[in-house]
Amino acid sequence: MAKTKIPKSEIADNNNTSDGKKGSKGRRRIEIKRIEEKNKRHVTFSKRKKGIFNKAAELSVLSGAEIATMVVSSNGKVFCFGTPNYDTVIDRYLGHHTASLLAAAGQPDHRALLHGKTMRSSNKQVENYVEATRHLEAEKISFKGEENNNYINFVINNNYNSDHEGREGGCGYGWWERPIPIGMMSSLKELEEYKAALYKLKHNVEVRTNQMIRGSAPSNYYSSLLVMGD
Amino acid sequence: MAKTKIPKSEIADNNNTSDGKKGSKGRRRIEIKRIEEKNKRHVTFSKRKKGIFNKAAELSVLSGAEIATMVVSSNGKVFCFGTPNYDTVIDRYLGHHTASLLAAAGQPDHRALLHGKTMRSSNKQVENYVEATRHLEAEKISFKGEENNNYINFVINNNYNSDHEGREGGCGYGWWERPIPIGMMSSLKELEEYKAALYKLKHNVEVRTNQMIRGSAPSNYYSSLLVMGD
DNA sequence: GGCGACTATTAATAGTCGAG
DNA sequence: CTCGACTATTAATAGTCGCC
Repeated sequence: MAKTKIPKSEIADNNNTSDGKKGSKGRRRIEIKRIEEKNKRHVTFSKRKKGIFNKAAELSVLSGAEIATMVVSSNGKVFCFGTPNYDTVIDRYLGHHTASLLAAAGQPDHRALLHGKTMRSSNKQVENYVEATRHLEAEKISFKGEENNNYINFVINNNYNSDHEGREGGCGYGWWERPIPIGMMSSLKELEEYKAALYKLKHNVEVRTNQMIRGSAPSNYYSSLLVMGD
Repeated sequence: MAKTKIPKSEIADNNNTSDGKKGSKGRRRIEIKRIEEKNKRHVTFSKRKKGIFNKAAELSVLSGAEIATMVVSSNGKVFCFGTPNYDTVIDRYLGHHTASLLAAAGQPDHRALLHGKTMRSSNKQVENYVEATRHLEAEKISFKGEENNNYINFVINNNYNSDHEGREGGCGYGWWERPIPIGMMSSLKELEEYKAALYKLKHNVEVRTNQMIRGSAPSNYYSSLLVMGD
Protein backbone atom coordinates (compact mmCIF):
# COMPACT_ATOMS: atom_id res chain seq x y z
CA MET A 1 0.00 0.00 0.00
CA ALA A 2 2.40 2.62 -1.11
CA LYS A 3 4.09 2.11 2.18
CA THR A 4 4.21 5.88 2.24
CA LYS A 5 7.88 6.08 1.83
CA ILE A 6 9.33 9.43 2.50
CA PRO A 7 9.30 11.31 -0.76
CA LYS A 8 12.34 13.05 -2.00
CA SER A 9 10.55 16.30 -1.44
CA GLU A 10 10.94 15.72 2.27
CA ILE A 11 14.20 13.89 2.45
CA ALA A 12 16.26 16.97 1.87
CA ASP A 13 13.84 19.79 1.62
CA ASN A 14 15.57 22.79 2.96
CA ASN A 15 16.04 24.21 -0.47
CA ASN A 16 12.97 26.33 -0.51
CA THR A 17 14.47 29.18 1.41
CA SER A 18 17.72 30.38 -0.03
CA ASP A 19 17.43 31.06 -3.70
CA GLY A 20 14.14 31.64 -5.43
CA LYS A 21 15.09 29.15 -8.05
CA LYS A 22 12.26 26.76 -8.58
CA GLY A 23 13.81 23.63 -7.32
CA SER A 24 10.84 21.47 -8.11
CA LYS A 25 9.99 19.85 -11.33
CA GLY A 26 7.88 16.85 -11.60
CA ARG A 27 5.30 15.58 -9.24
CA ARG A 28 5.47 16.48 -5.62
CA ARG A 29 3.66 15.03 -2.71
CA ILE A 30 0.65 17.00 -1.68
CA GLU A 31 -1.37 17.05 1.45
CA ILE A 32 -4.88 15.76 1.10
CA LYS A 33 -6.67 18.86 2.17
CA ARG A 34 -8.70 21.43 0.39
CA ILE A 35 -6.63 23.30 -2.16
CA GLU A 36 -7.15 26.95 -1.46
CA GLU A 37 -5.80 28.39 -4.66
CA LYS A 38 -8.76 28.39 -6.92
CA ASN A 39 -6.77 27.92 -10.06
CA LYS A 40 -4.79 25.02 -8.79
CA ARG A 41 -7.89 23.50 -7.34
CA HIS A 42 -9.63 23.50 -10.67
CA VAL A 43 -6.70 21.96 -12.43
CA THR A 44 -6.46 19.23 -9.88
CA PHE A 45 -10.16 18.67 -10.08
CA SER A 46 -10.07 18.18 -13.82
CA LYS A 47 -7.03 16.00 -13.76
CA ARG A 48 -8.22 13.77 -11.02
CA LYS A 49 -11.72 13.53 -12.32
CA LYS A 50 -10.31 12.35 -15.57
CA GLY A 51 -8.20 9.84 -13.73
CA ILE A 52 -11.12 8.47 -11.79
CA PHE A 53 -13.32 8.09 -14.82
CA ASN A 54 -10.52 6.37 -16.57
CA LYS A 55 -9.98 3.97 -13.72
CA ALA A 56 -13.67 3.34 -13.49
CA ALA A 57 -13.75 2.33 -17.13
CA GLU A 58 -10.75 0.10 -16.66
CA LEU A 59 -12.24 -1.57 -13.63
CA SER A 60 -15.40 -2.21 -15.54
CA VAL A 61 -13.55 -3.84 -18.37
CA LEU A 62 -11.14 -5.83 -16.29
CA SER A 63 -13.60 -7.30 -13.86
CA GLY A 64 -16.78 -7.10 -15.86
CA ALA A 65 -18.33 -5.02 -13.14
CA GLU A 66 -20.77 -2.21 -13.57
CA ILE A 67 -19.75 1.12 -12.24
CA ALA A 68 -21.28 4.54 -12.00
CA THR A 69 -19.58 7.66 -10.87
CA MET A 70 -20.92 11.12 -10.44
CA VAL A 71 -18.95 14.16 -9.56
CA VAL A 72 -20.38 17.50 -8.60
CA SER A 73 -17.86 20.26 -8.75
CA SER A 74 -17.82 22.94 -6.13
CA ASN A 75 -19.49 25.12 -8.73
CA GLY A 76 -22.37 22.75 -8.87
CA LYS A 77 -21.62 21.31 -12.25
CA VAL A 78 -22.48 17.66 -12.57
CA PHE A 79 -20.34 15.08 -14.28
CA CYS A 80 -21.61 11.59 -14.70
CA PHE A 81 -19.92 8.51 -15.96
CA GLY A 82 -21.01 4.96 -15.93
CA THR A 83 -20.55 1.61 -17.52
CA PRO A 84 -22.41 0.04 -19.03
CA ASN A 85 -24.68 2.95 -18.35
CA TYR A 86 -25.08 5.33 -15.53
CA ASP A 87 -28.78 4.85 -14.99
CA THR A 88 -28.55 1.13 -15.04
CA VAL A 89 -26.06 1.06 -12.25
CA ILE A 90 -27.95 3.59 -10.22
CA ASP A 91 -30.99 1.44 -10.58
CA ARG A 92 -29.29 -1.21 -8.56
CA TYR A 93 -29.07 1.15 -5.70
CA LEU A 94 -32.64 2.27 -5.78
CA GLY A 95 -34.06 -1.11 -6.47
CA HIS A 96 -34.43 -0.75 -10.18
CA HIS A 97 -36.94 2.01 -9.90
CA THR A 98 -35.03 5.09 -10.72
CA ALA A 99 -35.40 4.56 -14.41
CA SER A 100 -39.06 4.10 -13.92
CA LEU A 101 -39.16 7.24 -11.94
CA LEU A 102 -37.47 9.13 -14.67
CA ALA A 103 -39.59 7.54 -17.28
CA ALA A 104 -42.67 8.50 -15.38
CA ALA A 105 -41.59 12.06 -15.16
CA GLY A 106 -42.57 13.12 -18.58
CA GLN A 107 -39.99 11.48 -20.75
CA PRO A 108 -41.71 8.24 -21.60
CA ASP A 109 -38.53 6.68 -22.78
CA HIS A 110 -35.41 8.62 -22.12
CA ARG A 111 -33.39 5.52 -22.60
CA ALA A 112 -34.74 5.15 -26.06
CA LEU A 113 -33.86 8.73 -26.61
CA LEU A 114 -30.38 8.02 -25.56
CA HIS A 115 -30.21 5.00 -27.72
CA GLY A 116 -31.96 6.19 -30.76
CA LYS A 117 -30.59 9.64 -30.78
CA THR A 118 -26.98 9.60 -30.03
CA MET A 119 -26.00 6.03 -29.70
CA ARG A 120 -26.04 2.94 -31.71
CA SER A 121 -26.03 -0.54 -30.51
CA SER A 122 -22.90 -1.15 -28.58
CA ASN A 123 -21.81 -3.94 -26.44
CA LYS A 124 -18.24 -4.11 -25.33
CA GLN A 125 -17.35 -0.66 -26.30
CA VAL A 126 -15.65 0.29 -23.12
CA GLU A 127 -13.31 -2.57 -23.37
CA ASN A 128 -12.27 -1.71 -26.83
CA TYR A 129 -12.29 1.98 -26.25
CA VAL A 130 -9.96 1.94 -23.34
CA GLU A 131 -7.75 -0.53 -25.01
CA ALA A 132 -7.75 1.37 -28.25
CA THR A 133 -7.03 4.64 -26.56
CA ARG A 134 -4.16 3.18 -24.73
CA HIS A 135 -2.77 1.70 -27.86
CA LEU A 136 -3.21 4.86 -29.81
CA GLU A 137 -1.42 6.82 -27.20
CA ALA A 138 1.34 4.33 -27.21
CA GLU A 139 2.26 4.59 -30.81
CA LYS A 140 -0.33 3.78 -33.39
CA ILE A 141 -0.75 0.19 -32.67
CA SER A 142 -3.11 -1.87 -34.66
CA PHE A 143 -6.58 -1.34 -33.37
CA LYS A 144 -8.46 -4.55 -33.52
CA GLY A 145 -11.93 -3.16 -33.98
CA GLU A 146 -13.87 -6.31 -33.54
CA GLU A 147 -17.59 -5.99 -33.88
CA ASN A 148 -19.29 -2.71 -34.39
CA ASN A 149 -18.41 -1.08 -31.14
CA ASN A 150 -19.48 2.43 -30.56
CA TYR A 151 -18.39 3.91 -27.34
CA ILE A 152 -19.82 7.29 -26.78
CA ASN A 153 -19.36 9.63 -23.94
CA PHE A 154 -21.72 12.49 -23.59
CA VAL A 155 -20.20 15.74 -22.75
CA ILE A 156 -22.99 18.15 -22.24
CA ASN A 157 -21.83 21.53 -21.27
CA ASN A 158 -23.81 24.70 -21.01
CA ASN A 159 -24.04 27.93 -19.17
CA TYR A 160 -27.60 27.06 -18.37
CA ASN A 161 -28.44 29.11 -15.36
CA SER A 162 -24.83 29.14 -14.39
CA ASP A 163 -24.52 32.39 -12.57
CA HIS A 164 -22.70 30.91 -9.66
CA GLU A 165 -19.42 32.67 -9.46
CA GLY A 166 -17.04 31.91 -12.25
CA ARG A 167 -18.00 31.43 -15.85
CA GLU A 168 -16.48 28.06 -16.31
CA GLY A 169 -17.65 28.37 -19.88
CA GLY A 170 -14.71 26.63 -21.36
CA CYS A 171 -15.81 23.17 -20.45
CA GLY A 172 -12.79 21.01 -20.00
CA TYR A 173 -13.04 17.87 -21.92
CA GLY A 174 -11.09 14.91 -20.84
CA TRP A 175 -9.58 11.67 -21.89
CA TRP A 176 -12.61 10.76 -23.93
CA GLU A 177 -11.80 13.52 -26.33
CA ARG A 178 -8.66 11.95 -27.59
CA PRO A 179 -8.37 10.80 -31.14
CA ILE A 180 -11.33 8.55 -31.44
CA PRO A 181 -10.58 5.14 -32.85
CA ILE A 182 -13.60 4.15 -34.85
CA GLY A 183 -16.29 6.64 -35.52
CA MET A 184 -17.13 7.54 -31.98
CA MET A 185 -18.27 10.94 -31.02
CA SER A 186 -19.46 11.40 -34.54
CA SER A 187 -22.82 12.55 -33.41
CA LEU A 188 -21.47 15.18 -31.12
CA LYS A 189 -23.78 17.70 -32.66
CA GLU A 190 -26.84 15.81 -31.57
CA LEU A 191 -25.80 16.41 -28.03
CA GLU A 192 -27.49 19.75 -28.20
CA GLU A 193 -30.80 18.09 -28.75
CA TYR A 194 -30.18 15.56 -26.09
CA LYS A 195 -29.10 18.22 -23.73
CA ALA A 196 -32.36 20.02 -24.12
CA ALA A 197 -34.29 16.83 -23.61
CA LEU A 198 -32.28 16.03 -20.56
CA TYR A 199 -33.01 19.32 -18.99
CA LYS A 200 -36.67 19.01 -19.70
CA LEU A 201 -36.56 15.61 -18.16
CA LYS A 202 -34.80 16.86 -15.12
CA HIS A 203 -37.31 19.60 -14.67
CA ASN A 204 -40.19 17.25 -15.05
CA VAL A 205 -38.74 15.01 -12.42
CA GLU A 206 -38.68 17.90 -10.08
CA VAL A 207 -42.29 18.75 -10.71
CA ARG A 208 -44.10 15.48 -10.63
CA THR A 209 -42.80 12.13 -9.60
CA ASN A 210 -45.53 9.72 -8.88
CA GLN A 211 -46.60 7.00 -11.19
CA MET A 212 -44.31 4.15 -11.83
CA ILE A 213 -43.73 2.75 -15.23
CA ARG A 214 -41.06 0.22 -14.52
CA GLY A 215 -39.37 0.55 -17.84
CA SER A 216 -37.47 -2.46 -18.92
CA ALA A 217 -33.77 -1.95 -18.94
CA PRO A 218 -32.31 -2.19 -22.40
CA SER A 219 -30.12 -5.17 -22.92
CA ASN A 220 -27.70 -3.14 -24.90
CA TYR A 221 -24.69 -1.89 -23.12
CA TYR A 222 -23.53 1.61 -23.38
CA SER A 223 -21.75 4.17 -21.40
CA SER A 224 -22.61 7.76 -20.93
CA LEU A 225 -20.89 10.76 -19.62
CA LEU A 226 -22.95 13.76 -18.81
CA VAL A 227 -22.10 17.22 -17.77
CA MET A 228 -24.92 19.27 -16.49
CA GLY A 229 -25.07 22.68 -15.05
CA ASP A 230 -26.87 23.00 -11.80
CA MET B 1 -0.30 11.41 -19.80
CA ALA B 2 1.86 8.52 -18.98
CA LYS B 3 3.11 8.85 -22.51
CA THR B 4 2.73 5.11 -22.53
CA LYS B 5 6.40 4.45 -22.58
CA ILE B 6 7.37 0.98 -23.40
CA PRO B 7 7.50 -0.91 -20.13
CA LYS B 8 10.48 -2.96 -19.23
CA SER B 9 8.31 -5.98 -19.55
CA GLU B 10 8.33 -5.44 -23.28
CA ILE B 11 11.73 -3.91 -23.83
CA ALA B 12 13.53 -7.14 -23.44
CA ASP B 13 10.92 -9.72 -22.85
CA ASN B 14 12.24 -12.90 -24.30
CA ASN B 15 12.94 -14.29 -20.89
CA ASN B 16 9.72 -16.13 -20.47
CA THR B 17 10.73 -19.11 -22.47
CA SER B 18 13.98 -20.60 -21.40
CA ASP B 19 14.04 -21.31 -17.71
CA GLY B 20 10.89 -21.67 -15.68
CA LYS B 21 12.27 -19.20 -13.21
CA LYS B 22 9.67 -16.61 -12.45
CA GLY B 23 11.32 -13.63 -14.00
CA SER B 24 8.64 -11.21 -12.95
CA LYS B 25 8.42 -9.50 -9.66
CA GLY B 26 6.66 -6.29 -9.21
CA ARG B 27 4.01 -4.73 -11.30
CA ARG B 28 3.67 -5.64 -14.89
CA ARG B 29 1.71 -3.98 -17.58
CA ILE B 30 -1.62 -5.57 -18.26
CA GLU B 31 -3.97 -5.34 -21.15
CA ILE B 32 -7.26 -3.66 -20.41
CA LYS B 33 -9.51 -6.50 -21.25
CA ARG B 34 -11.62 -8.83 -19.23
CA ILE B 35 -9.53 -10.95 -16.93
CA GLU B 36 -10.55 -14.49 -17.52
CA GLU B 37 -9.00 -16.10 -14.49
CA LYS B 38 -11.68 -15.78 -11.91
CA ASN B 39 -9.33 -15.57 -9.02
CA LYS B 40 -7.14 -12.93 -10.50
CA ARG B 41 -10.18 -11.02 -11.63
CA HIS B 42 -11.52 -10.85 -8.13
CA VAL B 43 -8.24 -9.69 -6.71
CA THR B 44 -7.97 -6.99 -9.29
CA PHE B 45 -11.53 -5.97 -8.68
CA SER B 46 -10.97 -5.54 -4.98
CA LYS B 47 -7.70 -3.73 -5.38
CA ARG B 48 -8.92 -1.35 -8.01
CA LYS B 49 -12.21 -0.70 -6.33
CA LYS B 50 -10.31 0.27 -3.26
CA GLY B 51 -8.15 2.52 -5.34
CA ILE B 52 -11.08 4.24 -6.97
CA PHE B 53 -12.86 4.87 -3.71
CA ASN B 54 -9.69 6.23 -2.30
CA LYS B 55 -9.22 8.57 -5.19
CA ALA B 56 -12.81 9.63 -5.01
CA ALA B 57 -12.36 10.61 -1.41
CA GLU B 58 -9.20 12.48 -2.21
CA LEU B 59 -10.81 14.34 -5.06
CA SER B 60 -13.63 15.33 -2.81
CA VAL B 61 -11.28 16.70 -0.23
CA LEU B 62 -8.92 18.41 -2.57
CA SER B 63 -11.45 20.18 -4.72
CA GLY B 64 -14.38 20.37 -2.38
CA ALA B 65 -16.46 18.49 -4.88
CA GLU B 66 -19.13 15.98 -4.15
CA ILE B 67 -18.69 12.56 -5.57
CA ALA B 68 -20.62 9.36 -5.61
CA THR B 69 -19.44 6.06 -6.92
CA MET B 70 -21.24 2.80 -7.16
CA VAL B 71 -19.75 -0.45 -8.25
CA VAL B 72 -21.66 -3.59 -8.99
CA SER B 73 -19.48 -6.62 -9.10
CA SER B 74 -20.06 -9.27 -11.69
CA ASN B 75 -21.65 -11.26 -8.90
CA GLY B 76 -24.21 -8.57 -8.42
CA LYS B 77 -22.91 -7.25 -5.17
CA VAL B 78 -23.29 -3.52 -4.80
CA PHE B 79 -20.66 -1.22 -3.37
CA CYS B 80 -21.46 2.39 -2.84
CA PHE B 81 -19.28 5.23 -1.80
CA GLY B 82 -19.94 8.90 -1.71
CA THR B 83 -18.89 12.16 -0.22
CA PRO B 84 -20.32 13.92 1.49
CA ASN B 85 -23.00 11.32 1.13
CA TYR B 86 -24.01 9.00 -1.60
CA ASP B 87 -27.66 9.93 -1.66
CA THR B 88 -26.95 13.62 -1.69
CA VAL B 89 -24.85 13.38 -4.78
CA ILE B 90 -27.28 11.12 -6.51
CA ASP B 91 -29.96 13.65 -5.78
CA ARG B 92 -28.22 16.06 -8.04
CA TYR B 93 -28.69 13.71 -10.85
CA LEU B 94 -32.31 12.99 -10.23
CA GLY B 95 -33.26 16.49 -9.31
CA HIS B 96 -33.10 16.18 -5.57
CA HIS B 97 -35.88 13.70 -5.37
CA THR B 98 -34.20 10.43 -4.85
CA ALA B 99 -33.79 10.98 -1.19
CA SER B 100 -37.36 11.96 -0.95
CA LEU B 101 -38.27 8.87 -2.80
CA LEU B 102 -36.40 6.78 -0.37
CA ALA B 103 -37.78 8.65 2.53
CA ALA B 104 -41.25 8.16 1.21
CA ALA B 105 -40.77 4.49 0.87
CA GLY B 106 -41.35 3.56 4.44
CA GLN B 107 -38.34 4.91 6.23
CA PRO B 108 -39.55 8.33 7.20
CA ASP B 109 -36.07 9.52 7.90
CA HIS B 110 -33.34 7.28 6.80
CA ARG B 111 -30.92 10.12 6.93
CA ALA B 112 -31.69 10.68 10.52
CA LEU B 113 -31.20 7.04 11.09
CA LEU B 114 -27.84 7.31 9.55
CA HIS B 115 -27.03 10.29 11.60
CA GLY B 116 -28.49 9.38 14.88
CA LYS B 117 -27.56 5.79 14.81
CA THR B 118 -24.09 5.44 13.60
CA MET B 119 -22.80 8.86 13.08
CA ARG B 120 -22.26 11.97 14.97
CA SER B 121 -22.10 15.40 13.63
CA SER B 122 -19.26 15.59 11.25
CA ASN B 123 -18.17 18.14 8.82
CA LYS B 124 -14.77 17.82 7.32
CA GLN B 125 -14.23 14.27 8.30
CA VAL B 126 -13.19 13.06 4.92
CA GLU B 127 -10.49 15.59 4.80
CA ASN B 128 -9.09 14.64 8.11
CA TYR B 129 -9.66 10.99 7.65
CA VAL B 130 -7.77 10.67 4.46
CA GLU B 131 -5.05 12.86 5.75
CA ALA B 132 -4.85 11.04 9.01
CA THR B 133 -4.78 7.67 7.38
CA ARG B 134 -1.99 8.72 5.15
CA HIS B 135 -0.06 10.04 8.07
CA LEU B 136 -0.62 6.96 10.10
CA GLU B 137 0.58 4.79 7.34
CA ALA B 138 3.61 6.93 6.99
CA GLU B 139 4.89 6.54 10.47
CA LYS B 140 2.77 7.68 13.32
CA ILE B 141 2.72 11.32 12.60
CA SER B 142 0.89 13.67 14.84
CA PHE B 143 -2.74 13.62 13.96
CA LYS B 144 -4.18 17.04 14.36
CA GLY B 145 -7.70 16.09 15.27
CA GLU B 146 -9.35 19.42 14.98
CA GLU B 147 -13.01 19.48 15.78
CA ASN B 148 -14.93 16.36 16.55
CA ASN B 149 -14.70 14.72 13.20
CA ASN B 150 -16.17 11.35 12.79
CA TYR B 151 -15.66 9.82 9.44
CA ILE B 152 -17.48 6.60 9.09
CA ASN B 153 -17.67 4.27 6.20
CA PHE B 154 -20.34 1.69 6.26
CA VAL B 155 -19.33 -1.71 5.21
CA ILE B 156 -22.38 -3.81 5.16
CA ASN B 157 -21.74 -7.30 4.12
CA ASN B 158 -24.08 -10.19 4.12
CA ASN B 159 -24.92 -13.38 2.37
CA TYR B 160 -28.43 -12.11 2.08
CA ASN B 161 -29.92 -14.03 -0.76
CA SER B 162 -26.52 -14.48 -2.27
CA ASP B 163 -26.85 -17.70 -4.09
CA HIS B 164 -25.35 -16.48 -7.28
CA GLU B 165 -22.42 -18.67 -7.98
CA GLY B 166 -19.55 -18.21 -5.63
CA ARG B 167 -19.97 -17.55 -1.96
CA GLU B 168 -18.02 -14.36 -1.80
CA GLY B 169 -18.62 -14.57 1.92
CA GLY B 170 -15.25 -13.22 2.84
CA CYS B 171 -16.00 -9.63 2.01
CA GLY B 172 -12.81 -7.82 1.34
CA TYR B 173 -12.59 -4.69 3.28
CA GLY B 174 -10.50 -1.85 2.07
CA TRP B 175 -8.58 1.19 2.98
CA TRP B 176 -11.24 2.38 5.36
CA GLU B 177 -10.47 -0.47 7.64
CA ARG B 178 -7.04 0.71 8.51
CA PRO B 179 -6.12 1.75 11.99
CA ILE B 180 -8.62 4.44 12.72
CA PRO B 181 -7.18 7.72 13.96
CA ILE B 182 -9.63 9.14 16.44
CA GLY B 183 -12.53 7.09 17.53
CA MET B 184 -13.94 6.41 14.18
CA MET B 185 -15.55 3.17 13.39
CA SER B 186 -16.19 2.84 17.07
CA SER B 187 -19.79 2.07 16.47
CA LEU B 188 -19.05 -0.69 14.08
CA LYS B 189 -21.35 -2.94 15.96
CA GLU B 190 -24.29 -0.72 15.26
CA LEU B 191 -23.85 -1.50 11.64
CA GLU B 192 -25.83 -4.61 12.17
CA GLU B 193 -28.82 -2.57 13.14
CA TYR B 194 -28.30 -0.18 10.31
CA LYS B 195 -27.90 -2.98 7.93
CA ALA B 196 -31.25 -4.39 8.87
CA ALA B 197 -32.85 -1.00 8.52
CA LEU B 198 -31.25 -0.51 5.20
CA TYR B 199 -32.55 -3.71 3.87
CA LYS B 200 -36.00 -2.97 5.09
CA LEU B 201 -35.70 0.38 3.40
CA LYS B 202 -34.56 -1.12 0.21
CA HIS B 203 -37.38 -3.58 0.24
CA ASN B 204 -39.89 -0.91 0.94
CA VAL B 205 -38.62 1.08 -1.93
CA GLU B 206 -39.19 -1.83 -4.16
CA VAL B 207 -42.71 -2.30 -2.96
CA ARG B 208 -44.23 1.12 -2.83
CA THR B 209 -42.78 4.33 -4.11
CA ASN B 210 -45.33 6.99 -4.50
CA GLN B 211 -45.73 9.80 -2.09
CA MET B 212 -43.10 12.41 -1.92
CA ILE B 213 -41.80 13.74 1.31
CA ARG B 214 -39.06 15.96 0.09
CA GLY B 215 -36.90 15.50 3.10
CA SER B 216 -34.58 18.34 3.74
CA ALA B 217 -31.01 17.42 3.13
CA PRO B 218 -29.00 17.57 6.30
CA SER B 219 -26.40 20.23 6.34
CA ASN B 220 -24.00 17.93 8.00
CA TYR B 221 -21.55 16.18 5.83
CA TYR B 222 -20.95 12.56 6.01
CA SER B 223 -19.81 9.78 3.84
CA SER B 224 -21.19 6.35 3.56
CA LEU B 225 -20.03 3.17 2.06
CA LEU B 226 -22.47 0.42 1.57
CA VAL B 227 -22.16 -3.09 0.41
CA MET B 228 -25.35 -4.78 -0.43
CA GLY B 229 -26.10 -8.15 -1.81
CA ASP B 230 -28.31 -8.20 -4.78
C1' DG C 1 -10.36 -20.04 -2.46
C1' DG C 2 -9.52 -15.74 -0.09
C1' DC C 3 -6.69 -12.12 2.10
C1' DG C 4 -2.77 -9.59 3.64
C1' DA C 5 1.91 -8.43 2.79
C1' DC C 6 5.85 -7.48 -0.16
C1' DT C 7 8.31 -5.54 -4.19
C1' DA C 8 9.48 -4.21 -8.65
C1' DT C 9 7.20 -1.61 -12.03
C1' DT C 10 3.89 0.92 -14.32
C1' DA C 11 0.59 4.59 -14.23
C1' DA C 12 -1.06 8.89 -12.39
C1' DT C 13 -0.15 13.56 -11.53
C1' DA C 14 1.84 18.30 -9.21
C1' DG C 15 4.13 21.95 -10.74
C1' DT C 16 5.28 24.74 -14.65
C1' DC C 17 5.45 26.85 -19.04
C1' DG C 18 3.10 28.49 -23.16
C1' DA C 19 -0.89 29.50 -26.12
C1' DG C 20 -5.49 31.61 -26.75
C1' DC D 1 -8.63 32.46 -16.89
C1' DT D 2 -8.59 27.96 -19.23
C1' DC D 3 -6.42 24.32 -21.56
C1' DG D 4 -2.65 21.45 -23.23
C1' DA D 5 1.99 19.71 -22.95
C1' DC D 6 6.12 18.21 -20.44
C1' DT D 7 8.75 15.90 -16.75
C1' DA D 8 10.34 14.43 -12.45
C1' DT D 9 8.19 12.07 -8.83
C1' DT D 10 4.87 9.90 -6.19
C1' DA D 11 1.16 6.64 -5.89
C1' DA D 12 -1.18 2.55 -7.48
C1' DT D 13 -0.88 -2.17 -8.39
C1' DA D 14 0.33 -7.07 -10.86
C1' DG D 15 2.40 -10.96 -9.54
C1' DT D 16 3.75 -13.87 -5.68
C1' DC D 17 4.06 -15.91 -1.11
C1' DG D 18 2.23 -17.37 3.04
C1' DC D 19 -1.50 -17.99 6.24
C1' DC D 20 -6.12 -19.27 6.79
